[in-house]
Amino acid sequence: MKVKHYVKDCNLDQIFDCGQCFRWEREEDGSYTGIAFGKPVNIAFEETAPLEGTLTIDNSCERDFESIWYPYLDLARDYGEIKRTLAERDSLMGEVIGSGPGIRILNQEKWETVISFIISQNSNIPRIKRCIETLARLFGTEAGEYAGRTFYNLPTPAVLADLSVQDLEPVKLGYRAKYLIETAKAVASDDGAILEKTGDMSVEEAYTYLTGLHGIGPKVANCILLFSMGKTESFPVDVWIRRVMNRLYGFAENDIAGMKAFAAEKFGSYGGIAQQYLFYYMRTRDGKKF
DNA sequence: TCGCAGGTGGTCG
DNA sequence: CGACCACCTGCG
Repeated sequence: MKVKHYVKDCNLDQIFDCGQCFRWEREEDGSYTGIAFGKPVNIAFEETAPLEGTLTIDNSCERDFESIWYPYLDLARDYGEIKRTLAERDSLMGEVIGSGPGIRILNQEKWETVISFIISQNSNIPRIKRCIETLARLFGTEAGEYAGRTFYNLPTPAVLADLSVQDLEPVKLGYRAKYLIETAKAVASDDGAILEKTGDMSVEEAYTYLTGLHGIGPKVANCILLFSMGKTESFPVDVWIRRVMNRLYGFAENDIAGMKAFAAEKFGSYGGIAQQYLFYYMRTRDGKKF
């Protein structure tokens, strides 16, 4: 069954291929197939005007659309207004946004985001995707079939907590395996209760909890806050952001504190959204596409 | 071959 | 507290 919804400020490639998520694959027709919240679906976008058109979610229903896909795709947020505000506040942002005007910040599952960004450190997108799929296939539960493919959920904190580094060897996580296991133990110790509550905490409180977990430092914590906890002000500084902040604003590449202060001052509560535009701008410079 | 890829933890001054 | 540096794995 298909569900349709009209949206603005939308581009599927920019949303699913900008490094915020790792479980979606592009089909030949430009749609994306993947899984979130245990539901395998295909998401297509028929553009009827620039950045506007109809989203079609296949293998879903109205009920799931409202409870899962509407919030997941951040459809309540007016990105047009945000883009105008950012461009007003900074003279360079207009051009930066122009490289990825259809980006939307997904509201992903917390535990999946924790796993994904622990794995992401010092790695690259193809490998991150491979690790996550292998982890789900070997240690997760079956979520269902779609288009002849079987989809798997990621293992729960409890399941991962009982695994050894040796068990995880086939996933090829490298030194990140022990981070994952340690963090799973901590999260499973209260059955994920604190992790689930982080969305209601202040950013500072949630950040403190996250960075207290093994393998989660400032960058990964900020990604989790932005991509799964609705903290749009958090501004993850990775190597690409360091490069773009150096090139556009003249920051020294190691001046992370300066960059964060600049973002807080300039972009305020939209810092994380500005970060995605900046990231996409830098990664698509010079004709390169990831 | 060897450095580097969406960093972090550990150590040292 | 800031500046190193090792660390799994895979790819050019």
